[in-house]
Amino acid sequence: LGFGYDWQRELATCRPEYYRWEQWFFTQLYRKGLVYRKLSTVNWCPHDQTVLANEQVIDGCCWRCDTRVEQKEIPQWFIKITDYAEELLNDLDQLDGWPEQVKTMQRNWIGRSEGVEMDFAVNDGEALRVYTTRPDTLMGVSYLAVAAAHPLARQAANGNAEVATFVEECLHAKVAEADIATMEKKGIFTGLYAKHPVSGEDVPIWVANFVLMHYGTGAVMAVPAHDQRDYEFAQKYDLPIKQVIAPANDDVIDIAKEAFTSKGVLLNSAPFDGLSSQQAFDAIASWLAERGLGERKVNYRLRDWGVSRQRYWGAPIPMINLESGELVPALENDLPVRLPEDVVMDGVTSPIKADPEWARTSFNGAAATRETDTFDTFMESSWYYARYCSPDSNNAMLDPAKANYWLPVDQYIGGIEHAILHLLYSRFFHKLLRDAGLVSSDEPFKRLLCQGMVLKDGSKMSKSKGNTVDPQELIEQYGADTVRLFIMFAAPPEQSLEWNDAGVEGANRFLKRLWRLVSEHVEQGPVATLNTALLSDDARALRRKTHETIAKVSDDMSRRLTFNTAIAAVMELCNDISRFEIANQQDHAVRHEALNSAVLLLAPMVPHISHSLWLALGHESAVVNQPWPAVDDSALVRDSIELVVQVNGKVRAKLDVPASLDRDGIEKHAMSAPNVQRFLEGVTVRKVIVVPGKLINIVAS
RNA sequence: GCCAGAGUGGCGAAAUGGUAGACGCAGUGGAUUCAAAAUCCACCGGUGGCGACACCGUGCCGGUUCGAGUCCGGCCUCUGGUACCA
Repeated sequence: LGFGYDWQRELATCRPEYYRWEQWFFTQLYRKGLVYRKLSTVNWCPHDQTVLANEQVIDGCCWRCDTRVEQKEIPQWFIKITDYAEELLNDLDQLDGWPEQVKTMQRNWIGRSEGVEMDFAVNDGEALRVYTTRPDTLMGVSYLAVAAAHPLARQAANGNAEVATFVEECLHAKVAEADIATMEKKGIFTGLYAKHPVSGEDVPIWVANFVLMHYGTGAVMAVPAHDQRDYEFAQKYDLPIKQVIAPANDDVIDIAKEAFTSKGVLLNSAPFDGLSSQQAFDAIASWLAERGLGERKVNYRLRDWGVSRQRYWGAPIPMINLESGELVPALENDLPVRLPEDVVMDGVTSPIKADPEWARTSFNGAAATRETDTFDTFMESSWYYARYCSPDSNNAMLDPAKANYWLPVDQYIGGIEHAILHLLYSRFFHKLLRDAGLVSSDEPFKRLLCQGMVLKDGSKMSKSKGNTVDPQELIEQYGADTVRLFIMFAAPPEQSLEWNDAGVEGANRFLKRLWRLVSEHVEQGPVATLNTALLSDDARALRRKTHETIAKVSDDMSRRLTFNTAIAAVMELCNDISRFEIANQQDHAVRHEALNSAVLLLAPMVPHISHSLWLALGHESAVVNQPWPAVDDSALVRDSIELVVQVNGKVRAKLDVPASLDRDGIEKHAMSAPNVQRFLEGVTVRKVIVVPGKLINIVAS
């Protein structure tokens, strides 16, 4: 296809020379306190005795053996991305070259919220801490709900078989967010009560399957009157619904029908009655803080990055278990911890887990075992762009001088499916690299283009689906330039595209036509010097088209990145060139300029044919070394324009008028057109809108 | 469910609040040719009309505006993401 890669910078993230630095960096993060281990839930196939990815769970069953998938808690490694949540959120504002939609998705994913954390005293004097973004609704609490994994739920399960069954059921619910969000909302009363911090009333404590242990404190206060989910739960289990917020305006609401979730004015909330939601937020937060019962809290939806995978294909996590039970990072001279390649695959269990010999090692002379989990492959894709700057560096992860010479990346291109995970992990990793002194920038990618996906038979074209198309056949049949032109002409890059080679003939036809135009032109001999004072009207029109095309293509290629419209513009120019008749030397010179421009503008898209045509047009040096063509503003001037005349917004005439015509002249001209007069008969003109150089709209009734 | 997009001729698409369908594919008619390929010319959203032209038309319903494919509100459908596909 004629791509120009610098193969000297080639790297593969599966090679030890690459992943050793990732392992090294992980040990540095561990020493900085940015890495920790905790229990976390995975999908578990009891038949295959293996962990499954979310994608490998089909309708709740193992994709391999169709066994019902269970959930299992295992210890896993995490990196504290939440320590960087605020910065990851704020720095989005400096990414001017990123699509707004991607920044919005990242903001929502990080999910910063301001609220209050507060304690409800439980019977035995302990405190149950909840997080809420609506402390103004505190007096409307009718129950508390805790996650199944919450200590209080486990405590309640101890003495109550029914609760125990429910908790057990919840702990074995699916792990994917889409499943959790769509499942039936269920709960059970624990038999425990908490004391309302203001009223002192007893509030029942429930276990609910929709409360997430990893968000906030794993416990929420439920206010059915002002939260739709709490409302539905309360109706289902016949819990009280107490209105404490009224609309601030005259809106009439009906709490018997649905929750009122907007902010408003407090009622039934002594001593806070009459305050606005915002005032009540402050007053209640202060009231709780003064009594040591709670405080304001910023919370994030973002969770720490779990990097453990129980798979073979990955970089081994460089941690070591000592016999004492202590976990320590591998020492630098122990790196890389290599993934063995002479292994027997049984297709289910990771060979480094199956072979106890692999894990056996020593630490400071004492016997020890290695971690057999490997890294999430997002780790590798989070910093490869930086490694390109010094791919052969053997004594450091990055050569900071080289890294800072190139970084940040000027233009990053990737599929929209990476809008959140890959792009957020890379941004996070870059900040970690910065804080380790390896790079000096805050962000890895200045400009971002999210290409749409190429679809085949209605679904994403991908290696794993096996529905990819090899362009080689088309290249052999038509040549690389035709294939390049066809692909770029099909749609703008941000749009998804159903692959179909029906239009490839057209791209080939256009290039052949361009070849013919240049050949016929060159056959007519030497070109005179262009003298713009001597041009005919037709020649001036072609010259204007040439420079309009240069302006349009320049903008399309550099700012809009819409290569399809850039190509269409050059096609239009070529259509004009072939219609243009040569009557004299100056016509010939104008056509020469037009063809030169067309070839220069197309060169980035069809480099091979452009190279040949450029030489054929009589130039000494290669087109690849030519500067981009410049617009001659004087060529853009028009003597006359086409004026669109509307009556009440409908086009009634198109008139050729002198470009210099003033507003009065335009109005007169427009009014006098026969078809316009027809529509003005019997009505009065109320208003006339003139868009200079373009359009006039006569408003009449 | 939630977050972010998309929906325009037979098809890929264009229109950066101002002429809806540029450019191309497919198709139809014609020229050229012994014939074909290639090439060139014309037509090519729907309805009515000989025509000039008129009316309708950008997923659906409403709104803002002199003017809406474009902006706003509410829906429908599809796509991506939803933390172990990457």
